[in-house]
Formats: sequence, C-alpha cells, structure tokens
Amino acid sequence: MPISMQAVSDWYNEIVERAGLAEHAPVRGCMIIKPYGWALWEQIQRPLDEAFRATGHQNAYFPLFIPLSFLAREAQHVEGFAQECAIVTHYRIKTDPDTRQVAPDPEAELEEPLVVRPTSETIIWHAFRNWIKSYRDLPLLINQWANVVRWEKRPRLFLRTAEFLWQEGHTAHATAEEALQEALRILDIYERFVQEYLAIPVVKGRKTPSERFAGAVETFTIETLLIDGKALQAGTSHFLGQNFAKAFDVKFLNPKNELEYVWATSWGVSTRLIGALILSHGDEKGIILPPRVAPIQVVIVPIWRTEEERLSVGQKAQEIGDRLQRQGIRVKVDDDPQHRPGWKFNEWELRGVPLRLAIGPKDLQTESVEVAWRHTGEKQTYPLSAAIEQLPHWLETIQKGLFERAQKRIQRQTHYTDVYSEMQTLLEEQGGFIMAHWDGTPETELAIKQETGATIRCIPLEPSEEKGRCIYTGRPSSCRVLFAKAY
RNA sequence: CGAGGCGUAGCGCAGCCCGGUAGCGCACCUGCUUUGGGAGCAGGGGGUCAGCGGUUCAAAUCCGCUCGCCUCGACCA
Repeated sequence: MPISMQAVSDWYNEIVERAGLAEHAPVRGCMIIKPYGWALWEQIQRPLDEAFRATGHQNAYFPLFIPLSFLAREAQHVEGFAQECAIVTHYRIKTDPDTRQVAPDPEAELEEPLVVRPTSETIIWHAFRNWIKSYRDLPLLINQWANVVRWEKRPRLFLRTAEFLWQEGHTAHATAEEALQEALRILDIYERFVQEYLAIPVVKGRKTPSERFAGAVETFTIETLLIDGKALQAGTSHFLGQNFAKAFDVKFLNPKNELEYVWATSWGVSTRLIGALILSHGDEKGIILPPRVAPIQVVIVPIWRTEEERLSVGQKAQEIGDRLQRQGIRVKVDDDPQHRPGWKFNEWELRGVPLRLAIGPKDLQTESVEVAWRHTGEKQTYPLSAAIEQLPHWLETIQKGLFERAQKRIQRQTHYTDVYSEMQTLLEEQGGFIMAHWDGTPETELAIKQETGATIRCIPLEPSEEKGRCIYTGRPSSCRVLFAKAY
C-alpha cells in the first residue's frame, strides 16, 4: 500500500500541531515543544538515562558555546560541520537613538567567535585532557542531555530542526577493542530501547565511509523505515579511534608507565525519535503511542446527562482513576464539562492514548465499563473489576501489537533484488528498503545515489552472508546492503 | 542555496484575474436547550490582508524587495 509522500507530509505537519506536540517558533527551523510533546520526550529520556547509568555512565554538562578554534583542531570534523554552524560574534546590542532599531554593537565584537555547538566532541575532549592522566582514570564514561544547533536547510518539526534536544555520550578508553565494544554496547541499548519502548523495528548496521560521522573511524546506526517508505536514522554510535585524542592531545600512562593516546566513542539519540514514533504508528485519526512511553496510558471519559449523573459517574470515574494510578498506570480522568464525550473520544485518539475507558449511567447500574483500543479501533464492554484487573496486561499486548504491526509493514516494504531497473522502479514507485549487492566502492554508491536518490543506509551487522554480484557494476560482493531514500 | 507554490481573525479557507464597504466555516464570548462518536438555536467580539517600498484620487487586489511555510533539487551523521 504505497502512500503518497505529499499526503503523508501534510498529514504529519497537521497531526504534530493538532496533537499538541509542537509548533513552529518564530525562528526558522526551530520549534516550540508543547507540554504534551515535552511529556513524551521525558518518557523517552527516563528509560534511556536509566540504561546509561546501569552501564556505568555519568551525566555532566558542558557549555553551549565552543571557541571557533576548537572545531578546527580535527580536520574532518570541521569539514563535516562547517556548512551548518551558527556563530556568536558580539556580546552586546545597541539601540540606534534615531531609528530605535537594535543591532549588534560594532564595538562589542568578540575577539574569538563562539560556535553554538553542533555537537560537543571538541569542548569535551578539551576537558578530557585534564581529566585523564592514568589508565586508572579509564574508562571515562560521560553523557550529557543538551540542545545542539545545526543550521539545516530543510527543517521539519522533530525530524530535522535547526535546534534539537538529544543526549550525547562521550567516552574514553585504554584500548581500541574496549572503545569499539562500547560503541556496540550503546548501539544495543539504542536498539532495545527503540524496539521495546517505541515499538519501532530497526536494522543495526555500519555506515559506509561517505555516510560516516565527520571524525569517526566507524559509525554504527539503527535505521528504520517510516510509513511513507522513507528511511530514518534513529540513533548513531561512533568509534572515534584516536582522532580526538590526537587532536586534543589526550594521553594516559599505561601500567608499564608508557604514554598512549586514549581511544574514544560518541553516540546520540535526539528528539527526532518523536518524529519516528509518529511516522511509524500513526493513522488517519492521529498519532498512536506505545504504552511504555505514552504520557497518558489510559484516559477515562465519564458520560452523563443530568447533574445528578454527573456527580455519581464522575465519582466512579475518579475512583477507577485512583485505583489505576495506585497500580502505577499513567491515567487521566477527563471530566472537563466543556466538552462532550464524542469530542473527547476524537481528541484522545488524535493524541494517541492507547486505551480509553468510557463510563456512563448504564455502566454504573451494571458495574461495567466500555474499553476502546486506539491502535485497532476495537471497542468492548467488560465488567469493571475484570477490566481493572486486565488493564496492565492489555497495555503489554498493545505494546507488542504495535511492534509486530510495524515489523510486518517494514517486511512488506523491504525488497530483495539483483536487477538494477527493478530497484529503480521500486524506489520511484513506493520507496522502502532495498536489499542489494554492492561492490564496496564509493563511486558505485555515488552513482546509485545520483540516479535513484537512494543512499546506502547501512551495511547490516547481521548480514545474511551471501555471495553475489553488485547490482550496478556486476562486480563480486559478499553481502547485501540496505538502500533507501532517507529523511 | 536553486526552481515552483503559498502567506487574508487563533485554525482552515474565499475574495486578487478585472483596484473602490474585508467575508465564510471552525474556535472564542453571552443565553437557553443538550451530553454513549467532534451538539443545536439566537445574539456577540475579534483583522496594521506576512513585512517594507513603489504605482494610483484610491491597493488584500498591480509592481519590486525581504521574511516565513510547503514541495522538488543541491547540501546534510
């Protein structure tokens, strides 16, 4: 079922705003994250933060501003970000007494311009130089939750914004092997979180040199496919080798009293995950949130006619809400008299709440409740006690159901082919993942990109080892790689 | 950054071609009736027509520039 990209694009823009997740800020490419969107981000942060702590990482915070000269220390790094850096050049504004216009004070120019961080490798490695003296200081496992700025040419809410929020991990290790293991360990954490919490299936893989992070020796990624057939990088983890250690002269004494450069990783996931969530599970009614990250897991809508009913039904609804809350369920009782039940049904469906309980005078008589599933649209009435008892189980079933549904969709959108013309047709008509052989050269990769618009999203870490011939040149290839058009 | 489209009330849009009183739906306010799938009726409030400049007796309307949004392309972890 190919969905027109235009339709999905319009749907996405409308739904993000109508569901109360975010809106455009007056600054191009920037967004205002609204309370519901922020609550969702907090649900994403919490389990990730726990997973980082559980693996020995510590949170810290580094400055927003980076001296321009820091970026220049690592040649590839500065090349990668030069095109999209915001720069602070003045420290004072001045009001023209005649026109009342405000402008940077020409007399208040900074001696060295400050780059608004596009990522924090350089300023963090500057600090690491002082923190690391001995092998006893390693491994150094640091994470920070922060905003970064990349002056994007084509911004989209959540998916690609000029300013975005993320976590960035930065670690230093005594050996290359250990750093590489760290990069892969984080990739596993990302995979588990995205699949088990966001219910989004991903493919773990390595980036080709042309898609690699500027300054990395190896970039790992988790890639997913969205409902419109476009791929999205949902998280990355980099093995940085000794590139930044050398650029910032970070050495440690090993047990044999020899000086060595340390080995490094960096890794991150961002508010882009919210975009991935919307474009993985949404439908014509709005967004659909997996229970584990839904700010509201269950909404209770009381229904009444008379004032007397409003009180009795309202009281019952509140009672059920309190019971569920004590069970650790995130629940909202929507007793707002401003809106009628039908309005509330639509509103909470738009906002993706996984389960809805509706209770009215009839249910009060029979001690029952109407249960509605957001992701299937199914509706059924249950005895109240049974519903309360079953609810945690239902939430788990929904979580699993969403993942499996997304997995089946991606399977349908994934094509194995050895014929280039077929690949072109598929990419043009429906997008999706294309698993094809590649001869391993940047020239072929570039040619395919220029002719089809698709890039190599990753070389899967768990390839189906299979000898074949490059789909473009016919030269020998040892495994299939994942092609797709990407966001 | 290049090409195209769009910008009129909080939101969605008509009006622009052919210059002359700024409109419709939703939302908002008041009242009554309503409430199990986005309620009905009646009354009411809200606009420097994105901004700046030009043409004209007169500009939402014609012309130029700037900004923003959308699509495609270039670029981008």
